[in-house]
Amino acid sequence: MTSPAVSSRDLPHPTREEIRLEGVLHALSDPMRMRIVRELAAVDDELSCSHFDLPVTKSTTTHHFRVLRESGVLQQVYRGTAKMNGLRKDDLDGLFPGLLDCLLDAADRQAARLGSA
Amino acid sequence: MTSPAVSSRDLPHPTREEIRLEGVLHALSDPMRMRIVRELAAVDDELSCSHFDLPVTKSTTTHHFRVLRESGVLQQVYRGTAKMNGLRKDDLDGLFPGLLDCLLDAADRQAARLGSA
DNA sequence: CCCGTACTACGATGCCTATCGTACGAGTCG
DNA sequence: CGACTCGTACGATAGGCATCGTAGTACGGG
Repeated sequence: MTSPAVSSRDLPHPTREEIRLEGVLHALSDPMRMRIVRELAAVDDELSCSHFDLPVTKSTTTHHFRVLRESGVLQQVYRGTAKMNGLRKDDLDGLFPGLLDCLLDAADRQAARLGSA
Repeated sequence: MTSPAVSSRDLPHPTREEIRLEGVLHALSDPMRMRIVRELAAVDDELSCSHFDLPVTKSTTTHHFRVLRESGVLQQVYRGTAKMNGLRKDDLDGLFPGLLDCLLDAADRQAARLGSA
């Protein structure tokens, strides 16, 4: 009933040094993935994949989460049957100070500008 | 002998309102295009396409400049036979304050980190 | 032990794109 | 005009990628 243990299923992550700016930008240049990242930043906590209600199939969702993990934007860990996702804020801030906040602010502004329909 | 006149050949640009964050991020997620933008930011002036010595053919160079223009990152204008390129810093800053500087800083840091070979 | 839930793996598909080569248009200079 | 430079247009090619569907694996609960 308490938090399920972390499973041993391995999920390859890039080390901080392996994270590349172009990879991060490419990952965030997809609206679906930016949406995931914004939601994670908003709650400032880990969220399971199934928490997100995206207008695509689960296959596609899995794909997007993998791109985010492999680019170094997210960390993922299995906890029971759920796969929890967290922003790698410390690593990104360490490599590119201020960039993540700047990108999130830019996304917020665009959402406010366009979403006021 | 003075600066040649601006030609009438038209080059379609997005208006400021049409610029999309995902388009900008996609444009800058290509190392060749990021390199162009960094060089333009460094000199803080317009540069002709031929000024850049990129390790690709002229066809490909044209393609990259078009992507940058159509995403709203660059403004381009013909002056004589040369096509001059300038960063749309005001428009980008207006839409996404601080983002451009943040991205350039991130690119500088990565270049310093990786290029110290 | 069986079932349901959560997520994955794999293959297919159609589109996008980075790259090239060649042929062409626009402009400048002699 | 003629030659040269700068950049474009177009077609081809190869690889990437967002999406889907189906079948399958891992885990937890009854």
